[in-house]
Amino acid sequence: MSRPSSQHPTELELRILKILWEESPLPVRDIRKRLAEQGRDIAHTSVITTLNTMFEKSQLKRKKQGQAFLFSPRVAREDVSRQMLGDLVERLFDGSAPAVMLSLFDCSEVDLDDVKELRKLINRKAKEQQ
Amino acid sequence: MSRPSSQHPTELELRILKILWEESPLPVRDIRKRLAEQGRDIAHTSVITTLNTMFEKSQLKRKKQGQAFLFSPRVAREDVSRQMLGDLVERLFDGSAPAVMLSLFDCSEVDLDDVKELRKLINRKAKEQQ
DNA sequence: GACCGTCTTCTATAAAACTCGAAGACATGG
DNA sequence: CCATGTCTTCGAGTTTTATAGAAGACGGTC
Repeated sequence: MSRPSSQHPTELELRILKILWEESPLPVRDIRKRLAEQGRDIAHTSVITTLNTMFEKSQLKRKKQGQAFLFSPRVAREDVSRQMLGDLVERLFDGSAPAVMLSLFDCSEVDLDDVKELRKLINRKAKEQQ
Repeated sequence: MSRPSSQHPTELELRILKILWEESPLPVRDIRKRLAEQGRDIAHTSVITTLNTMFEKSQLKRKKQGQAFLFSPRVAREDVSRQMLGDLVERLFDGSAPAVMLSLFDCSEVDLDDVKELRKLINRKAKEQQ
């Protein structure tokens, strides 16, 4: 047998999705430009190839305008986030939210505003559970 | 250019690491058995091949016992967690801890004990920041 | 009509991840 | 001493991801 295909977007696919979540629809040329601005300067045709596979995977929509295609996301940012995080939480933290939180404090900058915000979110969640 | 190698352990590598984080050192046979119990029933030699590449990547240690090898993790669970979560947070949530928390509530079961625990962690963090 | 720029599709290469069988080493029991 | 079982190393095949050049279509311009 072979390698099982991942259901999550790859690193490059995610970059493209993030670009399109910010603004869409966009033509290939613009997407390429934004990738280049991020330091990912690849050939025009490489971008097309990737966009087409993403289209085939139903991650993107496209419509023709003149001779060119315009691309938009077909998947919502929240859905992808939930899925990717959920998978990581399951696979790495065995589903434990507190374990995630601990690691989160450790790996990312959490400033005072963030702490306040987090407390608010937890209190809201606590109320929901009553 | 070609495909860049990923920093993080792959899906299969992570499974193996988790097995060895729970108990190590273990011989190939036992690792294979645990993988099979998880539904990943692959050939003995496939397990060996993977273990060897992990050894070469310095993810694992090994020592010979008789003719067989015994494998142990060389990387700590906390380090891998921090790195993988950190990367996801950066790439998907633009470094925002609250955004992660929101998605976390959405994607994983968070029960009452978890909420209490989370509140405790937040309060501790808040004190640290004073 | 010939030329040029832009867009696509198609084909191809290379590395990583995943998988496994053939073959060889080594011990043990008969 | 040889058969059997267990362990390894080595080579090899497949899929996915990433990358890009060649070739063709199309529209405008001189």
